[in-house]
Amino acid sequence: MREPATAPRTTTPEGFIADCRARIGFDLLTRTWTAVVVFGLRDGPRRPGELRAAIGGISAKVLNDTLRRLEDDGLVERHRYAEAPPRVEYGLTPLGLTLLGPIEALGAWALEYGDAVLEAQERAERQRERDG
Amino acid sequence: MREPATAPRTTTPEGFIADCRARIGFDLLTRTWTAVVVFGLRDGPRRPGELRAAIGGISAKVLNDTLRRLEDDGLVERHRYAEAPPRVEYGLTPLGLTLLGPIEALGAWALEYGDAVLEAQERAERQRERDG
DNA sequence: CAGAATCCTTTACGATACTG
DNA sequence: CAGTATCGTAAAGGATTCTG
Repeated sequence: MREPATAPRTTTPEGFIADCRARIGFDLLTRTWTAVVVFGLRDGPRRPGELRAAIGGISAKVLNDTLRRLEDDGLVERHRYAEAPPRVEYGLTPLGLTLLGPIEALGAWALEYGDAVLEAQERAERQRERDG
Repeated sequence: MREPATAPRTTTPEGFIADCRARIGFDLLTRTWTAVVVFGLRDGPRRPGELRAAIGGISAKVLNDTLRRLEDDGLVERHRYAEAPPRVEYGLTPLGLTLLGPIEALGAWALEYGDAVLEAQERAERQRERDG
C-alpha cells in the first residue's frame, strides 16, 4: 500500500475490489488521524495548536506528520503569514473539501450504529474470557 | 485505539472530534482490509477462497484475521454447512449491511477524485527529489 | 508556538509451514 | 480448502528533546 510506483489499475468488472481506484480512498482513511484532521478543518483554516486542542489525544509530532502527508495528498494546504510573531494555518484545499462528504457519512453512521459495534466487541471479549 | 475498556465519550459540542462516537467508524476503517472485505461481501455470503480471489493481493492468513475481527465487531457472521465436504461461508450481518453505504460513498469519491490524489502525491514526490 | 530530529514500542501485514 | 501457529519486517503512533 502507498507506493505511487504501483499505481492502481483500472476498475474491475466486479466493482471496487482488488487494485481498483476506489482503494485510493480506502487507503487514505487507513491512516488513523486522516479523517479526524480533515474533519477538524471543516469550518476553515486553523492553527496547529488550536487544531490539536480541538482533536485531543494526538501528539504534536503525529499531528505534524499527518498534516504533511495530507499536504502531499493534496487535501490540505499550509498558509504562512509573515506577521510578528509569524502565524501558520492549515486549511482544506478544494479537493480536501470534497472528502468531507464521505467522512461525514461515516461519522453519521457511527453515531447511529457505533453502540452496536461496541456491544458486539464487548460480547466477543466476554466470550473469549469464558473460553480462556 | 481499540481498547473496549476506554469506551468513547459522548459527542463533543464541536462535532465529531476528540473521543466522540464518530471515531468508532473511523477506527473500523483504519484497518487496511475492512472496507475491501465488507464491500466484497455486498452481494451475499461467500466462501473464503472465493472472496480471497475476488479481492486479490491479500494472504489467506490476513483475510482470516480480518474476517474474525469483523465477526467480533458484529459486521460479519460465519455460516458452517455440515455437508460433505463441509462448506464455510461468510456474510454480512444486518449491521454490516448498514456500513455498505458509507463505504460506497468513499469508493465513489475515490473514483471521482482518486486521480487528483495520485497526481498530488507524484507532485510531492518529484518535489522531494528536487530538494534532495 | 511551529516543527525537526531521535528513539522506542506496538502491531498490522505478510510469508511459510503444518493440522483437519 | 479452512484454519492455526510461528516468525519476521516495516511502518505508524507516541514520548522527548532541541531549535527558530
